[in-house]
Amino acid sequence: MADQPDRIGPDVARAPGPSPSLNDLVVLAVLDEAPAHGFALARLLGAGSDLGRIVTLARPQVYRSIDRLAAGGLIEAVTVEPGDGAPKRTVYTSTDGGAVAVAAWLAEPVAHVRDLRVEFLVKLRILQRRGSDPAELLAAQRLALGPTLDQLIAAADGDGVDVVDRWRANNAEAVARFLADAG
Amino acid sequence: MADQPDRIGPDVARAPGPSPSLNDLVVLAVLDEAPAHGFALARLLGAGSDLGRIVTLARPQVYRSIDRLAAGGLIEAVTVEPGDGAPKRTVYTSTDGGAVAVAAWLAEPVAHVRDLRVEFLVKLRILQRRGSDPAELLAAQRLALGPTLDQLIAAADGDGVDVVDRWRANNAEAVARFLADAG
DNA sequence: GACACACTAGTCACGCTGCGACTAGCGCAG
DNA sequence: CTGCGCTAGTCGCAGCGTGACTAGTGTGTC
Repeated sequence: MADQPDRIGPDVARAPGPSPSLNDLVVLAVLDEAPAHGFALARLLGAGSDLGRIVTLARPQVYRSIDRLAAGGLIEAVTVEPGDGAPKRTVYTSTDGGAVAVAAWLAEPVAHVRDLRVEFLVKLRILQRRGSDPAELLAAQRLALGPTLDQLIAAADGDGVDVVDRWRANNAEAVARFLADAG
Repeated sequence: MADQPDRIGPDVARAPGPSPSLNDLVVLAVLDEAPAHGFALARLLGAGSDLGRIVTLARPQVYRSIDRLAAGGLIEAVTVEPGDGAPKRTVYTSTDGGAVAVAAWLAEPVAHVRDLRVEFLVKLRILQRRGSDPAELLAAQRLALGPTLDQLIAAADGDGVDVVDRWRANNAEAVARFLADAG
């Protein structure tokens, strides 16, 4: 028993961590477009801007995401230029690992209907910002959730259907139409 | 100066607090149906049950909601029966103030489209659990969000509409249909 | 020239949420 | 009588959202 790795093993130390949250991924994806500093990101993800219409991150969240991403090696500080008319301004950029993570994330469809509203839309928007074709993601998403949507729609047939099922069916129809029409 | 209340004043102690969160209101509403203890509430609001299909609260959340509600005077402990085959089991019930708060909450439509999915549905479900007629709430909700929904739908006319606007319009149509058909 | 104001940049503190893990009492099967 | 599983409730951690705070750097006004 002594020669067996007692617990988990030694190579867990460089584990990728508990997979970044949506907030982190959005920040990472935007940083992957171009290097930027926290305040600029916060402006871009604030209530007013095009990404902010889908997910909004307040300033403290942005800086915390930056800290986590930097700790995970997905981004790194580039310059700490004292810049003209600006106090500190630490600029970050995505590392190779970060770029890979973003590409993988953008290619993957979301797993649940409830994730379409924010996560899927934000992927579409980011692809659009990069000038990438969303066709593949859309196809993958249709494939991933098509059966689920059909089921939800079918569950609302007949009389005396539960309010929740009725709601979900209506919603599923709207989503299915969106996925069919988009692209 | 000694006879003056130094700080905020004596009548702030029973202030209503910063208005309960959705979690708290759901717990309060269920407690207002019948006295219960935390574990039973957690079972009722867990992943499997009818309310759990709309909002799910894990056990720690339930107990924290209970603490807040009790601190705010909206519920109170009734019995600490050592019960048969059960360790402690503190039973809570809603106070008069709690009942008033629940009634007010259930009567009021939600303010944003994004609140329909969870908050509005949960109100409908709770009304249903009580055997109350949802007609008034539905009417109020149509009145509150009808114009917004019309706007969202109208924003998707024409060509080259933004993905987000397209999504919202689809969604708004589904919601409008739900509100029209329900009840 | 002095002073208030606004903008950029980043940080702190507080409370809520979600999740996994923990204690502890009791009944029951082997 | 040991271990398993259920009931009941608690703890701790990390993430999220908000509001408020410091601290530089202009800019307009008297």
